[in-house]
Amino acid sequence: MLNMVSIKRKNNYTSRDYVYESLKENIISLKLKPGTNISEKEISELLQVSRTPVREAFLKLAQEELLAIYPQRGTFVTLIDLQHVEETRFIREHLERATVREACKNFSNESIFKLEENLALQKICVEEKNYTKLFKLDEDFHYTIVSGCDKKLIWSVIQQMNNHLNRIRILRLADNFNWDLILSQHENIISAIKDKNQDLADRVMEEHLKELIFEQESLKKKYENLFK
Amino acid sequence: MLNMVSIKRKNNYTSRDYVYESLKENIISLKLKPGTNISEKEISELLQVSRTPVREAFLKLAQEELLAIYPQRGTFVTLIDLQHVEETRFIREHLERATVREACKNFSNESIFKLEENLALQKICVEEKNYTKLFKLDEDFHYTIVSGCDKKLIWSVIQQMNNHLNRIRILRLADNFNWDLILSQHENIISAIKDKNQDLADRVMEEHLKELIFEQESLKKKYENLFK
DNA sequence: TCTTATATACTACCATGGTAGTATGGTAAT
DNA sequence: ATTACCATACTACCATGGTAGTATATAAGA
Repeated sequence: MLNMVSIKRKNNYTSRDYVYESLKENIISLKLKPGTNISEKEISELLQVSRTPVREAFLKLAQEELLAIYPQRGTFVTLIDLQHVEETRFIREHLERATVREACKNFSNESIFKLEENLALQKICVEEKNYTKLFKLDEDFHYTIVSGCDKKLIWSVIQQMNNHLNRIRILRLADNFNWDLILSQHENIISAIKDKNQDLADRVMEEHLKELIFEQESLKKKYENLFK
Repeated sequence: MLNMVSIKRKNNYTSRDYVYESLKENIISLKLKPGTNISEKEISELLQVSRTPVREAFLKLAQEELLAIYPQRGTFVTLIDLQHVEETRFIREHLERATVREACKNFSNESIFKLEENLALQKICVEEKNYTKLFKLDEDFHYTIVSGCDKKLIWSVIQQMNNHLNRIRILRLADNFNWDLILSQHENIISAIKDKNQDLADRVMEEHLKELIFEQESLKKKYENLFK
């Protein structure tokens, strides 16, 4: 029996989107454990839709490497691949460093204001120890920089890959993060953008995204069966 | 009536793959012009498969932004979006610059040999003016660098986006490229890797991938109806 | 006990019919 | 001539039954 949590189906969702979002949510939150065997039929009965939209959602998730489909054999939640995770981080680092350089050249006051507003909220969340909201604000912070440079494609690339990286973030407890350090980095990024100091912005962003390098081996030892 | 060229169906292809490859080939080569309206039924009859695999191929191509699906209205080959093309180039530039730096740190002799072998073939192709093969070799050259650094994910990101960029390359005649310059850049990249000179490799790669900036406005004026 | 054969219960893949929603062309009213 | 309406012909979306291929458990044979 699958340990799945069902999400609310929004009105404007197609069946396909509903299945996709449900599965993604459960996979990333590790409620569906890496290695789990699922089938079209099983999910279609669970979510009360036909097999066609389930199949289509499977294909999309397979492209994001959250599922592996073996024809005539079965479909499995992929194991976490540390090589893959590090490559994701590498890509994120270099795309965001290049983007923040662009931001130093040309960034609207409106966007800068959004960043400062966001940072203020982050400080409140740290005091309140509201780590879930902090995660969300952190995402928004980075999104504001990328979208402020009109780099929509970069964000969609990052988003698609992040699904994979986020499974590891879940394994670490929220309080394992050094949020004070992260916030001061955010602060430095803002001031570098305001000063149009490309080299500094690049360096801070580099350091900042290096924080995503986890104590991989210890995690792997602790949760051995979840890893490739 | 659609101006589609049918490709050979390989034995191990599923129907879905067959439809996907056929459509991709025709879209990138511009035999299916941007803006063309196609339907599940039409393609399924043309390629002699049912509507299900056609639909699944549509979804994949929609994710790559080669098709746009409007429910209950129709499916269309996307117009070429110059903003999107430039962003693709931007991503490629920064990922490959970061990768070639890695190559300078740690690259096998075997991979270096592959690069030199490839370059030798490129020179032959220039003499023979075999531009189709040259395109292919150019792809291989870059792939050798990326895969030599074990960056499989980076290559799949580049490949997926390149589909879009390549539609523009088709619009330019092959002999518009300054192949002599491109080959000398390849040569410089190899020697920089051999010398483990990261900064030089980075700089040459930057210059090299800036070559993909096209005379966009003139192209847009010439083929106005293909662009967004 | 171990190997081999076979029945059975799965799987994802594909074909096809029905459904709701959208575009379009013709007709009637103004 | 213009507008409003409606029938018709599309569309992609979804449901469902059938197919070939795979894994597994049981039984027959060595």
